[in-house]
Amino acid sequence: MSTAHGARARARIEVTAAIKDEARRQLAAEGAARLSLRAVARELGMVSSALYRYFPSRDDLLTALIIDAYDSLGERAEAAHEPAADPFRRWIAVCEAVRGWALDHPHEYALIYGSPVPGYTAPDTTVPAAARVGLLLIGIARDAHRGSGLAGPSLPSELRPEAERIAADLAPDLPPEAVTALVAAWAQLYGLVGFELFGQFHRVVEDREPFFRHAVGRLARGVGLVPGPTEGAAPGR
Amino acid sequence: MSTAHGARARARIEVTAAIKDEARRQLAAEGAARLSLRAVARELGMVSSALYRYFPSRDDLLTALIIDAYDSLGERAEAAHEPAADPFRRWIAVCEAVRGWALDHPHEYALIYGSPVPGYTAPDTTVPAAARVGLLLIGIARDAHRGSGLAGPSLPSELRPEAERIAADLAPDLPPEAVTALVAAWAQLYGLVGFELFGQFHRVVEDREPFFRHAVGRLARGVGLVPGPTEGAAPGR
DNA sequence: CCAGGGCAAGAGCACTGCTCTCGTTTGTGT
DNA sequence: ACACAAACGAGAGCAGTGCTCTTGCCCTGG
Repeated sequence: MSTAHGARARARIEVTAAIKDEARRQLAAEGAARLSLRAVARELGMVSSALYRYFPSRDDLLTALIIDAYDSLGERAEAAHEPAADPFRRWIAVCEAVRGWALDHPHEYALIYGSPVPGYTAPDTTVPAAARVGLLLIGIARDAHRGSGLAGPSLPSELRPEAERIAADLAPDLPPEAVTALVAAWAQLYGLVGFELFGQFHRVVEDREPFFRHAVGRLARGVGLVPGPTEGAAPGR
Repeated sequence: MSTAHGARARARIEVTAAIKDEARRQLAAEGAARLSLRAVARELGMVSSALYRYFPSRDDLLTALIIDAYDSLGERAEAAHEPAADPFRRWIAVCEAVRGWALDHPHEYALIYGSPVPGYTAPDTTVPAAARVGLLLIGIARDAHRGSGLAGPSLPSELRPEAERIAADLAPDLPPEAVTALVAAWAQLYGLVGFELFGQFHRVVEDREPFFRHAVGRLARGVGLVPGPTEGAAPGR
């Protein structure tokens, strides 16, 4: 039939979604470590054991939330992408999207970029979702390289083989200098976001948005991206 | 007596240290979230309630471990300092000390720089210990500034007031450009360390030591530090 | 239509952090 | 030297946790 084994399957999907929603709510309120299966079930008016029909363990629930979080972040970053704009501006936009998402979902950010939950190792299922932002940044660098080229800093000889390996893996069409700088910038971006989010900037950096914008702009320059003619501190030509 | 009110006090100190040691052992084995007061007590051959005579709550135990971790990191960084060397080399040394400590104590690193334990907010007691590495980096920048000066990147006008405020707070004798770059580099350093430690570099960066050295070298340049005459592959500009 | 499988419920196990009470030990002021 | 108070370890107990197992209900596919 059209609803072949549909009624049941649909109910299952709906309950699964309801569980994840409630879990996310508790995540935002309490944090990952205090996420309680029983509390989720209680709030949903079911008994805790019934929940195990949908998620075989607490860790599986966490995995689902992690993938959703990566995807949510990836979507937000991709939405801010604007492939028409110049690469420098796109880089800033993506970085700001990452920061904005992190500020909006601090506990989910902590879930994916904070300390790993002990005893829990993320399955490979999470990899594609986790890679989205990185791929976006690589794409921006690639466009810039196709355009005006990418001026990477010279590499010390001890790093050259590894840089070439990384570049071959990630973006064979880009110079190893740029890919290395890109990977470093990628990590450093999350250093900036994490410090703001986890309170390390408390009483140090107060007006954080311009600080962040400036910092990721310098990150972009480190990769070889240069601000467009209408941008940057230099007066318009 | 010579041991005035000593016997008891000394026993207290010893038991407190034993508790922290065992807690640290469990931290390394299981992670902060799985740190169990009962398990610590069990391993020490005492009953769980007795442990509350030494730490009024699990959070207080965590706080003690956090302060110890900050101090341990700070000591290691300070030990690597070598005030005689030139600032660029000292910067690299401190950064590598931070990374080395993090690799040696991943769970303690996660405790202080990873996602905050939910429901737990670090008391102000932790601040001085937490500031040690930052102060070290500021000191290096100061020495460099006293020497050959610090060439900071120009700041956008939107950031200037905040940059001046930060500089006035942290290092009034340094140019705001340099202090801003320093704070950003400080955060970015922990982005690099965290990504390596938390597995984000898995199958991306393999030969991590030269990668890290190169990245923190570029961080140093961003602050205005330049490699000494015997250092750096790039011809100084 | 009715057997079989998905489902919720409940009891139960081994944990957790934390509190309270109970004697005992220990240090100190008089 | 002695009594008093503070500090201490042990144990029971409370409320909560993740997870398992068994029991039945009810919906659905053949």
